[in-house]
Amino acid sequence: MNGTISKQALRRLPFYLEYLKKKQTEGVRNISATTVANDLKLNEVQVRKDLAAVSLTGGKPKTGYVATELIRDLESFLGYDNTKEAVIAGAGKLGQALLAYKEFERYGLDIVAAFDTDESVVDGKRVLPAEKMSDLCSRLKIHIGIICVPPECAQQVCDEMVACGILAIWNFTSVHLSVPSGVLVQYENLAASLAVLSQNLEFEIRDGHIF
Amino acid sequence: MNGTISKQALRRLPFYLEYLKKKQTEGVRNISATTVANDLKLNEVQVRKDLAAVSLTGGKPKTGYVATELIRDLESFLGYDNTKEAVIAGAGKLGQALLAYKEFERYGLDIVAAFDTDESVVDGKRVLPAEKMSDLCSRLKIHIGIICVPPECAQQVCDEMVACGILAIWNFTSVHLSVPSGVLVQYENLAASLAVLSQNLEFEIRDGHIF
DNA sequence: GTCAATTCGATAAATTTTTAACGATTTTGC
DNA sequence: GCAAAATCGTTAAAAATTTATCGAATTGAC
Repeated sequence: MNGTISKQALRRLPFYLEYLKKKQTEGVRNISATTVANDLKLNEVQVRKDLAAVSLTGGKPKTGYVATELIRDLESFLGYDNTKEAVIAGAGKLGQALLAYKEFERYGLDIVAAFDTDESVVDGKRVLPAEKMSDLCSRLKIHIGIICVPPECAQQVCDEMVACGILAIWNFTSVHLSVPSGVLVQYENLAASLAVLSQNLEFEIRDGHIF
Repeated sequence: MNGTISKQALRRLPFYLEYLKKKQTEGVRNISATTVANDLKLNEVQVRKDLAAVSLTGGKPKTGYVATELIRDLESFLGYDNTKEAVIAGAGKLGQALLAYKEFERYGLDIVAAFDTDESVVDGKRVLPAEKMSDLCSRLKIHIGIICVPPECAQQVCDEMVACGILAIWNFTSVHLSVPSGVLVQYENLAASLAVLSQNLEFEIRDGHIF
């Protein structure tokens, strides 16, 4: 257990966790970094380092890690055992999908409310009028805001969030957001992912693995 | 114009594009890498290199790039002008959101159909029964598959896609997919993004920029 | 018990990505 | 025209990330 971890490594942790849980349901008790690496098609040393960074007990030569312990350590490191509250701005299709996304619960994220111009109900959760966002965030001391509004309003909504105490913003729009220092913006950019995907695809097709 | 570009840089391109288009609507004709970097809070050299890698004409000292040309080059490089067809497996909330996501059109992605156990209609697009996926993908020579099914079925759906000629898979589930070499999997992992977000948030709170 | 096989953890090398430094080029103002 | 300011593109350095190497520790077979 190291405490610090690279950003890239951090992104891999949820993968390990998912994998380990699956293995556990299959009855696996011990698991080595080697096995994880082979199954997930990752470099062995990379996996070993990643796991070493989060595991409290470490692994044992020849046997590897105890699955239950490693899962616990991963969940703890990722903060899945310590629920954080968030709000969503924008209850269009994407906002609704996130609002209804059951997995967030497992990841320690509780979406307490969504806001939009039109009130409605999604999956049993109420969508409140946008004007109420500031008040609710301040009162409940919400620190995470998720932005799913149309690009034109993104910056304005962002400013509102910052004003009422939000410290981290998960931005699902494609626009850049200006925030004061001390506020985090994490971009979830479908266009960027798609770009990587199609570029690689083209590469594969052209450079001849296929055809 | 270089042709090759790093994966990280590729992910930044859609950002530049979005930004440039916004600037253009504001009447900007020429724009420098310096300005882009300042506005997007990126390193100047990085932006300059990224743009140099895609721009055919290059920029001119003192004036920078011609906005229209740079936009065109970015779109061309990203393949937005050359539409690729894709199918979606799984028309739950997320699948529906993607199916209805208008922006994909601008990114050169055309989702021609979605498949699920229950037939339905989403946003004017038909959701077809899952059994028809293989046939349709083969006939239309679809190369991109988007997976939004529950994690338990992900691998099975993936295998089906591979079997009918899909070469690139955009995986919105949290499970690892095994594919033969020559098939690409791009993971879109909300859990991973969330992990990065909350880790950074915790960091900020603890290490005292805030409180 | 000893030996071979496996895995860990650490240190070192290689690669990739980001950032800095600098000369060359073009515009603007005089 | 000429000097100053701004920007480009290139080359070099720094930082981050990935991959390789190696000795030590543990298990299981003989």
